[in-house]
Parts: sequence; structure tokens; C-alpha cells
Amino acid sequence: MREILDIQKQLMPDLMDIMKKRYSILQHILVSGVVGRRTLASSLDMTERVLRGEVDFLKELGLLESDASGMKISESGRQLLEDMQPIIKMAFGLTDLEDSIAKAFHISNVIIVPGDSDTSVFTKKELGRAGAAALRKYIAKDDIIAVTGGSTMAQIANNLALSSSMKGSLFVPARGGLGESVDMQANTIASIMAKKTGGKYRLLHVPDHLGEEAYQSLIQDPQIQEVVNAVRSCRIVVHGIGDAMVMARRRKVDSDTTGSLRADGALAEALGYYFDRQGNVVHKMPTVGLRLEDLQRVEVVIGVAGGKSKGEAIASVLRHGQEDVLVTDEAAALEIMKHVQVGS
Amino acid sequence: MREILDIQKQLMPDLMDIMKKRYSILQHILVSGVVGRRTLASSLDMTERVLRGEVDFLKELGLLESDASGMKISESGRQLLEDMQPIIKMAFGLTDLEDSIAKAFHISNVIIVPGDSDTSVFTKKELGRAGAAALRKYIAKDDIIAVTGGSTMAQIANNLALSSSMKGSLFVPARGGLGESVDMQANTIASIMAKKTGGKYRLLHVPDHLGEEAYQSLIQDPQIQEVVNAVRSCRIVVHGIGDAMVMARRRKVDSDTTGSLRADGALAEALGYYFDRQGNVVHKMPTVGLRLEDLQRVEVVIGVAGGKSKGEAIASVLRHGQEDVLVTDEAAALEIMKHVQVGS
DNA sequence: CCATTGTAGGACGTTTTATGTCCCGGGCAT
DNA sequence: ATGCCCGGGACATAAAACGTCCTACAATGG
Repeated sequence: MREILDIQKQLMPDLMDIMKKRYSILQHILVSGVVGRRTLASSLDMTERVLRGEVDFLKELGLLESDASGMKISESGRQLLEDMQPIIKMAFGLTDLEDSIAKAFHISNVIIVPGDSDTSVFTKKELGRAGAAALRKYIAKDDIIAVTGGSTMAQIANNLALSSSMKGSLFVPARGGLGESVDMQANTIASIMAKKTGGKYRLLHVPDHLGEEAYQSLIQDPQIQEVVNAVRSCRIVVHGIGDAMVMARRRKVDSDTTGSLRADGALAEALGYYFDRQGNVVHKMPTVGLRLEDLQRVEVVIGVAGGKSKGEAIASVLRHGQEDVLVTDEAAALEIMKHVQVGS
Repeated sequence: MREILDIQKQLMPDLMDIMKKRYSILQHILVSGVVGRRTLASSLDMTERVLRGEVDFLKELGLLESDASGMKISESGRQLLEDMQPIIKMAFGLTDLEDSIAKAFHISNVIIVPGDSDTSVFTKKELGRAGAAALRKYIAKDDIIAVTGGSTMAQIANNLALSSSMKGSLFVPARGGLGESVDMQANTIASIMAKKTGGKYRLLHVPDHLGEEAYQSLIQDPQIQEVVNAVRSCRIVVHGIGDAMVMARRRKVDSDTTGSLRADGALAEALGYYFDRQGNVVHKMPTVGLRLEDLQRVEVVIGVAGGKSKGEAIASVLRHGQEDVLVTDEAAALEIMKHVQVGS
């Protein structure tokens, strides 16, 4: 049932927009009874001419009628609207969610895939596909793309494909090695992405839990510096978002730090930074690479994360206000919306 | 499931064409392995440029990849094709049927609605809707439209709506009263259609079973003659198709005639004529109005009939070869196809 | 009864998009 | 080496979409 729509979305991405547009035109006419073109246009926030095109079309189809006194819905149109109800709900519940989140957090583009990554591996894959599609959309010639690690990022890498527009791209890890299992480290992800797309990559081999002295000498290393410079001049960042405590445990953060994280109300982790509910940074991992202040200069920041359990964390990061694009799933999106009111 | 597609078809009629086009492109690329643009274009019977547009688009979506050696399908594309299989089958089973019938009987446009009018009143309504849509499509300014009676025609009338393009239309009954219940007589249908569309209408009050003398004096009547002239100069004919024996009974044809009909192998009735399996006229009702030979001059002949039981009858009429447009339902269409081989 | 407001639909120039038609440089197999 | 087919760039043209304005007409309220 729903998969029909998903497939159509893949094959004809703007189909949903058209469908929504026509639906809302009919809907507005239905509730207005008899209404004129200009009135309708302003109420739908369309230009008169565009609306007119659609209206002529819908009239052609016999879905609405018009005479000198205005337009009104026809019987077939009314029937169609009724039949469409469930489809619209199914198809655009997510779209509406996307719009709500985009508006609530001032993000330019929100993409929601149906399902819950926590419970369905398929949803997680879908999240990867959507993330890859989003990246493909924003990528341009010879871009530098900084990526983080994590299972979601790994899925994105899996779903990238050879593309001439990515030929000259350079993939780099956003920050030094963040001690996860090898196949989910940022380094690995960057290299997979590069291989999949035909782009290049550079790695940052900076172990976690480094002593201050070793750290200082490492960041003096010219090769490392070159990569760090590349990272800091990237145009696109793609990163995952995690629950603060989960990430802390995974990175084997010592109990003192864990305690202070908890005390500071750390909820979310992204790019090595920990955020509280209000989106404030309460802690940061001591490693090299992209700094939070670099994000302001980065043109496209794409956050990708899903699963009901991560909803709150995602909301925290969004509240920090650096994201341009969010790719998430339905379960997380619903959670995020719960925290719109709470946090503000 | 299927109704999603039906609804979308109503709202976006060319959606199916686009979907089919993109599907067959991907399908061709899949089976071809690696293939070039020009080769593919000729094999798909598209111009190079149009194919190129689609291919660029599909590439954008990550559904196919291309390098200097040619284009091949991507993993997502392959997956999508697989997922689409059932949808395509469902959506285009009917389209294929439409094409097959159109080709087999040399009809320019065949429209099939899903279901069986014999068993589902909803399908019958849908048939009416489709018939009305077809008529709306062909109608032009100030056309004369000749219509027959029957329950299907009544449904069409019900589904017509006010339309400026039909403002000047003149609806006339194709033939004199054919003794059915009042609300399904051609006269009634014509008047309803005129009222629904805002057009005009003329009626033909010619009773059945008229004596020769009365008949002669009637057709001398100037008013009758005026209408008959209008009928014979119509540009569009919309007519139902019936089973010969059913129609004979409904019209209370005497038993002699019924016998000779049976003896002559009469299978179908349309416009007051009876046809055998090969499409030959074996009998005609003695009344005034449109004659079969007038049809050659008529620009658009639209036949509308559905239901499994009428399949054979429809095939007979089609074989006579005067139809330009056929609107039917799935059950009838399947029956019609059975008789393609048999009759030829 | 009339003025005002809102309506559809026609018209037209402009902009954007789609399309047909070449061409070019590059792999690849012969 | 050579010829063939490949993707992709380029460009003129046809077609569609669009913004904008205008006109005649219906309805409504004074």
C-alpha cells in the first residue's frame, strides 16, 4: 500500500508535490464553496497564473466547475477528495512533519523516511538511501565533504553510487578517530564513500585518549595539518547524531567525564561535541578536525539520524542551530516534534 | 492498493505514461546490461534527446550509472525495478489490454476501467465516469452529439458536468424511441446530458412498432425532419452496446423476428442494428435517425459497454469496424480478447 | 437601482523548459 | 591503426509556463 507511494517517490520525486498541490487546491475550493481565482491564489500562496493553469487542468478533468460567479467543486471532485483522504494522510503525514520540523528549527530541508530505525533494519537502510540522495543533491564539482562515523553514516556510504558529479569530490573524516569499531569509523566511511563515488579521500589517524604531549606533536605533523586544513575548508558536512550517554559509553569515556556529562544534562552528541537540551555545548572530545565554529562557514550541514530513541538527541542538536539539512525517520521525527514545545 | 493508482490517475492522468516510460527505460537498461543512448533510443522508439532527458533524470536519482562505455543500472535501480514489478503488472495490465484491443480492432482509443459491471455497481459507475471523461475529451465547440439509451449511457449522463467547452453543444438521440423504461431512453439521456453540460437538445418522439403509414407521415413532419437532419450531421456518436437477445426481449420484438435473429446468429445490438459474430448486420430496427452508413462520416464514434456478459457482443460490434473509441471494463475486455482469435 | 467588489477568461510579451540536431573526444574491439 | 559506439557539450528552435493586465459579467449590499 504505502510502498506504492515510496516507489513513485523514487521514480518521480516531484509527483508528490503535484499531488499535494492539486489536492490542496481542491480541498480549498471544497471548504470555500464558491471561490474566485485571485482569492484562492492568495490563500494558497500561489501566483494567479500558476493557480489558473492548475484550475484549467482540474476543470478539464471534470473535478471542478466554474462559471462567472466563481469556481466550485464538482461531484467527482468531491468524491475524489474523499477517496484521497487516506492516501494524503499516508503520503503527506511525513511531508507535513518535514515542514513542521523545518519551520520549528529553521532548517532549510528536512527529509523523513517512514518507519523506525530502532526496530527495523529496513528503515535504517532507507535512511541511508535518503541520506545518500540528499548528499547527491547538494554535492557539486570538486567539493570537500567531511563525514563522521556511525552505523547510519555507514549506510549512507553503502548507498552512494558512481556519479560524474562526484568525480572530483574529496571525502575527509570530520574529526580524528573516534574509537568505534573499524567499519564505522569516520576514516572508513570517508574511504568507502570516495571509492563508491569515484572521488578521493584523505584520512586522519588520530587515536583517542591521547596524551597532551603526543597530541601536540601530532598536530604539528605536516601531513595531518594538510588534512585538517582540508577538513576545515570543506563545503559540506555529513554527520550522525547520537545519544550522549550511549556515545560516551561507546567511546569508553572515563567515569568522571561521564558523571560531569550527566550533571551538565548532556543529551546529544554530534561531531564530537555534547549538547544539552537547549542545544548548548557542554563538553567536547579532545581531538583534531572540524570545530564547531567552523560550521558557520560550511555551506551545507547535513545531519542524519533516526530511531525513536534518538529523537530527543536530534532535537537538542537541531536546537543548537547549525543544521541545514536533516535526514531522519518517522519515529524520530515524531519524538522531535514532542520536544519543540518542551524546549522552547 | 489498486485504488491508489486509480485515484492518482484521476488527479494526474499522464502519471501512468511517465511511470511506464521510466520503467521501460530502466527495464531495457537492465536486460541490456550496458547500453548506449542511441541504441537504447531506437530500441525504445524515442528520440535521442528525449531519452537523454529521462536518462539524465534517472541518473540524478541514482537509479542508473553511466560512464564512457555506456549506461548500466545501479543497485538502487535494480532494486526499484524489482519492487515495481507488481505495481507495473497491476497498473499496466489494463493498459496492455487497451493497446491489444486497439490494435486488434484498429480502434484509435480504448479505455478500460477495472472491475466487472455485471457484478459491481461501482464498476458501472466508474464506466460512466470514464465514458464521460472520454466524451469531454473529444467534444469541441458547438458539436452535435448523438446518443443512444441504456443504463450505461445514463451513467455517462450522470457524470457529465458543466463545462464551457460544451456550452454550445447539441445533444440528440441517435435513433427514435427504442422502447425502454423512460429514464434510459435516448431522448431522456440526451436531455439530461444537455442539462448537465449547459448545452441544448432536441428530441425524436417516434414510437416503436409503428405502422408503415403512420411512419411515412411522421417522417414527413418538418420538425422531425429537422431533428433527423441534425442527427445525421452529428460529429460525435456515443452509444451503448447490448447483447442481441437481451435487447430483443427488452424491446418486445415479436417471436418471428427473435427466431430469425437467432437463426442469423445475431449476437450484438448497437444503434438499433443487430450484428453477428463477424460484425455483419443481420437485422435493423425500423425507426428513424442515424443510419449505419452515416457513421462513416461521423468523426468520433464512441462505444461504451461493460460487463463480462457483454464481451462477446462488444467484440462483434468492434469487428464491424466503425468504432473510434471504446470505453469498457476489465471483465468485458478480457472476454473481447478471447474473441479476437476466434473470429479472425 | 446603482455602485462596488469579486469573478472568469482573453490577450500578450517574457521567461523558462523541452526538443531536435550536431559535434567532439574517448574507449574499445576489430 | 581504424572505425564504431559511447557520453556529454552546444545551440537554435519550438513549445510550454508564467506574470501581468484588461474586459465583461455576476452578485451583493446599500
